[in-house]
Amino acid sequence: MPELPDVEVYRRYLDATALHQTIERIEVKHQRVLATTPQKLGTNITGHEFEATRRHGKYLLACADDVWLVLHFGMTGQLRYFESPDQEPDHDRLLFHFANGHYLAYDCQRLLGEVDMIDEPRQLIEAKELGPDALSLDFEGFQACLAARRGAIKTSLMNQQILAGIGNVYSDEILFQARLHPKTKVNELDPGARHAVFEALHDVLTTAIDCQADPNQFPASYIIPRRESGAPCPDCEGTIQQITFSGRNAYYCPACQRKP
DNA sequence: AGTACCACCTGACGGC
DNA sequence: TGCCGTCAGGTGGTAC
Repeated sequence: MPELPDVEVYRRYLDATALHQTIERIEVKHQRVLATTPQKLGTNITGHEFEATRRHGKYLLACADDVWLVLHFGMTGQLRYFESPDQEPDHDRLLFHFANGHYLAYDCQRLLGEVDMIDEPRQLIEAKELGPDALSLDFEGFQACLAARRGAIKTSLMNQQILAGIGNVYSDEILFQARLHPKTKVNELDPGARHAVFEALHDVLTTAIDCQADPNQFPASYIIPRRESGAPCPDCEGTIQQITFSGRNAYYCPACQRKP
């Protein structure tokens, strides 16, 4: 589930593989993921090259001369750079052909991702009304984001309009590391707890990026590899529990993360 | 402002 | 063997 760390790993992957190569052709394999038209993509990007990338929350941006390609990965999106056609991934929806004969695929099994083209990165932030990128915040900025909030902390962390980049999976990890119950009300967090959430947010996101967003490489103290009802808690004798709210699953340890 | 619930979408998985 | 219901969780919409 591509959240901030996954998308940052994709960004570095694109930087390491596909920068500064002339794009000869863009093959649209599935129209549904395109928020723009194949014609506009072709006109503005064919013949150019990706020069630089950025990321805001779960969005990856790639600059090609005068335009920015915007990639969102939905639940199942990923990037694949490959050298010969037989390495083409199963669900590529957009395929960039480079002049050197290599390819970059935007692969998205469930078609919930979206690719768009804009003139300036700020257009993305305005259009989607995104909050600041979660990793760009200092503690003051983080506090400002939470200032007017009264609902459950997990809901606020996952709200892209408040701060961008955190989804269901990483919000569970942040709250586990901060030892806070997911339903704790934001307005009931004391300054110490706010600090704990901020520290956990920063630690978890940077650690996950360092681990290539691969749960197999995460520290043993992490709950993400155990997001399963009845799994052992990494920190106590308790077991992980699942609760549903607003239609999604939250996993937590009832012993470590007490009820508010 | 918050919360609940639905839809989009595909493939994996369990039950029969 | 194969059909069916359920689930995964990002975003966005509606209703209360």
